[in-house]
Amino acid sequence: MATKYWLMKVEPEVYTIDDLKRDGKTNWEGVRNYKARNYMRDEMQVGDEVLFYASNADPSGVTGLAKIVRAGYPEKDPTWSQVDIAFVKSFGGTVSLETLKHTKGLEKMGVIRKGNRLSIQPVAKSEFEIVKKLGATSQTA
DNA sequence: GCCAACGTTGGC
DNA sequence: GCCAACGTTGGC
Repeated sequence: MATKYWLMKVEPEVYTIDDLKRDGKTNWEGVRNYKARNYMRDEMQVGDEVLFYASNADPSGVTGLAKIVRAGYPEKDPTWSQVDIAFVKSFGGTVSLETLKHTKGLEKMGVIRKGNRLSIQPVAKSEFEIVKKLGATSQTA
């Protein structure tokens, strides 16, 4: 199956890319939204790549990359699903929401649409590549 | 099955 | 802390 690309949001008070770097990997649980649950349960596959997004941050934006290392499996409450993700890379900075909004090729990204609260969103391959490149740049900046 | 009320998210 | 957006709940 072709690799898919995702964006996963979390508030820095809860978890950061540095926490993931320290832990190596983590189980992504506690998502209480049906759409997001369905993505995890039905569509995420091992090897899929993830943009790690810090919400309610200063500034909010993508702070690094992760990948799926375990596909969807039930939480203790089997209504809900979780996946395991592993650390890939920290940008060492943030590709801010502001930057995303002004970058060509990202106009359709769900995350930049005002009011989009979905904590897990599919990302197009082209969008993923663009953000990855921006992240590599921000590292040296 | 509609829809108003309510709660939560998240940018600012 | 404010408030707009939007998902969820519950009365009918």
